[in-house]
Amino acid sequence: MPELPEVEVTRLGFADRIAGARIEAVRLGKPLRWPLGLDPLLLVGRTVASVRRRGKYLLLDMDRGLLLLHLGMSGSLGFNSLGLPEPGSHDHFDLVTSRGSLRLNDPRRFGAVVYADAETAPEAVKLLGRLGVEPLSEGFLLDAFHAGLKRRKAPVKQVLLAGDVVVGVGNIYASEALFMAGIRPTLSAARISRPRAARLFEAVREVLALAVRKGGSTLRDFSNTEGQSGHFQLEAMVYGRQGQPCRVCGTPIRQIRQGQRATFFCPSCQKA
DNA sequence: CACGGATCCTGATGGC
DNA sequence: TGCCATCAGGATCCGT
Repeated sequence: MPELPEVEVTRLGFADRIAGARIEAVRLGKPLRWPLGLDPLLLVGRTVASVRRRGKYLLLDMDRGLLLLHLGMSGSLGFNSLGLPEPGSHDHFDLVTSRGSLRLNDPRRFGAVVYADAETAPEAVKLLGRLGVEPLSEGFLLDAFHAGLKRRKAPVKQVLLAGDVVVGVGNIYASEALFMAGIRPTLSAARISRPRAARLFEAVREVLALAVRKGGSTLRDFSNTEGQSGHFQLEAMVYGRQGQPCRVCGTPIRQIRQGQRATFFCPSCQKA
């Protein structure tokens, strides 16, 4: 479900409100993706200092140690200043603090909650160590991006999704960015010319930044920590529009499958 | 090492 | 209405 923009919008929704809070209780539901001995008693009494994002992970820094949260395909976080209703069957993690309660709801349970003593601890490095550069940071540079594409022979769509060149681009925004750049998703990343790499570089930044501004996409079930929906889907150029006319040239949008994932593109606007 | 495929889990949807 | 197959915004692991 959540790609970088949804995770960032989620973070913005509760980061300031939870900062400085003391953890008072933790409730665990069904096991998530990595049931690495998360000990609730270990967390109680600690203070949440800040909430950062790395790729699609949220990092809750505490006065000692940090929690890594991932929303997987179907996860969402809610923050309630007053308290929490009885947990439903998909509420798998509650963090009750002095300033309010954070709740993770995740029907498919591909998400994760992992504790690490430090960002350099093995549990954190295992999850964060191979992540690529942040696309909305000043560290995202065209030279390195193009070099990263050059050394990958796989289709550019799958290289974007892999997250080791640049993080945060999920299935929706990969199709959208490639449309914006006029590049066929099946094209080998290594064969992308410098000018086209530059267009893709800008497209990735623009599509993600726009989605953050718009409050995230809601092609299915995204809602922010206030329970409000985003409205990126109103702006999708290709995603989910197979058979419908391209918004630029009118040619029917085509859907293909790459690595078990749906890809959408305009056969006329996007050249190999 | 890079790549393609299978896999974890549950819910929604569409065909018969 | 029931049943079954397919698909879903992610990421890891395994075999080649």
